Amino acid sequence: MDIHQLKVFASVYKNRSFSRASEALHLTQPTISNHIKTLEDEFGCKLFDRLGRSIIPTKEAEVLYTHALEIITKAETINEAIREIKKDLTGKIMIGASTIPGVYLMPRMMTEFQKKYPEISFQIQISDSKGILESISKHDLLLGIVGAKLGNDQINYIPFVEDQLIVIASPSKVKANSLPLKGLTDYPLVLREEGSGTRRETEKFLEGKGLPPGKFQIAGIFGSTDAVKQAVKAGLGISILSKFAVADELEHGILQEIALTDLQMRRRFYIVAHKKRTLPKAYEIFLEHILTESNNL
Amino acid sequence: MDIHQLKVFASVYKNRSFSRASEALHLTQPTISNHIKTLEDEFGCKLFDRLGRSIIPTKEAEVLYTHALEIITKAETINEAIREIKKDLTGKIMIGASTIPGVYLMPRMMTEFQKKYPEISFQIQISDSKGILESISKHDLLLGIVGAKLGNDQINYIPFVEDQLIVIASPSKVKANSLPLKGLTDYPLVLREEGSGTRRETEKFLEGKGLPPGKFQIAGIFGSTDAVKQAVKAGLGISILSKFAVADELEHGILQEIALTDLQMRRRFYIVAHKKRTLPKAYEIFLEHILTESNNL
DNA sequence: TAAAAATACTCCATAGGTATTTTAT
DNA sequence: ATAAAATACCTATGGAGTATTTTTA
Repeated sequence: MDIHQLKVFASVYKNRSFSRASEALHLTQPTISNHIKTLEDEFGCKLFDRLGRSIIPTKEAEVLYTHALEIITKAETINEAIREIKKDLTGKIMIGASTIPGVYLMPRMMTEFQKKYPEISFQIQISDSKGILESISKHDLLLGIVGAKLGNDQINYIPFVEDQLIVIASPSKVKANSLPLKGLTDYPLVLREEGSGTRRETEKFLEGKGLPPGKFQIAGIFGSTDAVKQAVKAGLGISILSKFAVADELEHGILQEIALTDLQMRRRFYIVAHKKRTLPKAYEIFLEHILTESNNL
Repeated sequence: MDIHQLKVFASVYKNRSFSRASEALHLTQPTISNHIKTLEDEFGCKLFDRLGRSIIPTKEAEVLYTHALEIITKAETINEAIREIKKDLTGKIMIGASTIPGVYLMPRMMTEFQKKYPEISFQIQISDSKGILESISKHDLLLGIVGAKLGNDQINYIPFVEDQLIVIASPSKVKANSLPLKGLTDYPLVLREEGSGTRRETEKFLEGKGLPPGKFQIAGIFGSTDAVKQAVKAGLGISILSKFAVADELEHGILQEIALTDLQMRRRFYIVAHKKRTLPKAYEIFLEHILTESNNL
């Protein structure tokens, strides 16, 4: 018994005729005869009494008919349901992100998106790049944003926005708004703790110029970007932070950028996903959304 | 999409593995791969992300799974339902019967049967043989009992009980309990009206012996068998009736049989059904029942 | 005689298989 | 190195067709 045979049966039942069913289904009459015979053999009972010129369904056929209709409609429901889910724009999007994109980029990009697709909710998991990539490898996560390419040929790295680490200071404490790298050593430095991505990136750039943080006077070490910002505002010293983290403060003149004349500390964020995983539609359009948003940045 | 493919899909989904599904279904792994591919092509979406050694169902697969389960169980329900109806012993049995079997035979045979199958009810349509055969030809009726073979090669005539037309009289009026046919003319005769099956049968027998009813003194004509019986009991005259119609009266000595020494008026009843119609189970066992009952008569 | 289903056959798609390759663990 | 899925290829069943026969209205 398969669905097609049930459709043939149902048509014969409704039409009270093999040949009319064959026309309705665009099949030939012998084909119909065959299918009915197959069903009769399978169920071990006659379904129609053939009276030469007309047919009459048996009691078994009456029972089968009601059930057959249910299966047929249910089968059609499946196609509908698949079509629905393929364009489904509801549910929760889980994204793993390292601090800067998670705290300073995502919220901005989400607001616009949520206006367009209010039925999609978000959960941003802040974690370091390594952890995010592991989660994706283990399929605990479908999408992530990281600040470092850590290999793994199963991961798709999609170039995202470019970040810049910039030197910031309190406007009241530092008058210069552009200096060579060496000039920074005149000021006490406020830093994130070791293990922070920003700290590691910063050190990498400074060491590349032969100026590890040890050469600076360390005024304080804080466990969060916000704490560092507060310390700089209070005049404890200068610091080096992502421009995304201080965009608001720069705009309002609460903090001031000291442009380096001899160093650009740029890095790129990547959207990461497992190469072999299929993204639900909601993820796909969000991915599209943030990629176009990032171009308008 | 057919049911078998959905079963394959469901097994893969549950087992989270093509090869384990192949074992569970006693198929080979490439066969499973093929079916999944077919479904994926049909729905236009991936159902499982292949990660080399393991697989993960997509969102589409999750949706499909719940629907697939419903179809699979419904398909099994069909087989169950057909099995049920094939041995279904409920509902109403409609039988067309001519007067004698309908009034004097059926009630007796039904009581025993109803004890065994209390969920089967009856409706007996009393009608003449011609009408019953027409109803069966038109498929308004599945089963009948008639007292005459009226041809029609689409009708199955199953020999049923043999009836005997016997001469009856009031014991107080007639002393002889056996007479030659001629001896009957000494007594006034009570008859059914023309058109009655019993009347027609009786005339046929008497005319065969060169003794049409006209040779008798007609004491009365009544429109029912019971009226004739009452008339005979009252001593109005003798009559000729089916032995089934007077069985009780003979047993209790209310009426008396006058055996004819030179004529046996026998006829056979037939159970009739359309050759091409399938009888529901309830009809079948009732048919069986009355055929064995008739042997114990 | 005509309309409907059954029968006999042919053809081709596909479900199933075996053998092998690819891929990730 | 191994387990799992994909791929390539073969076979046979059965779905669909055409042509014809049977049957009853």
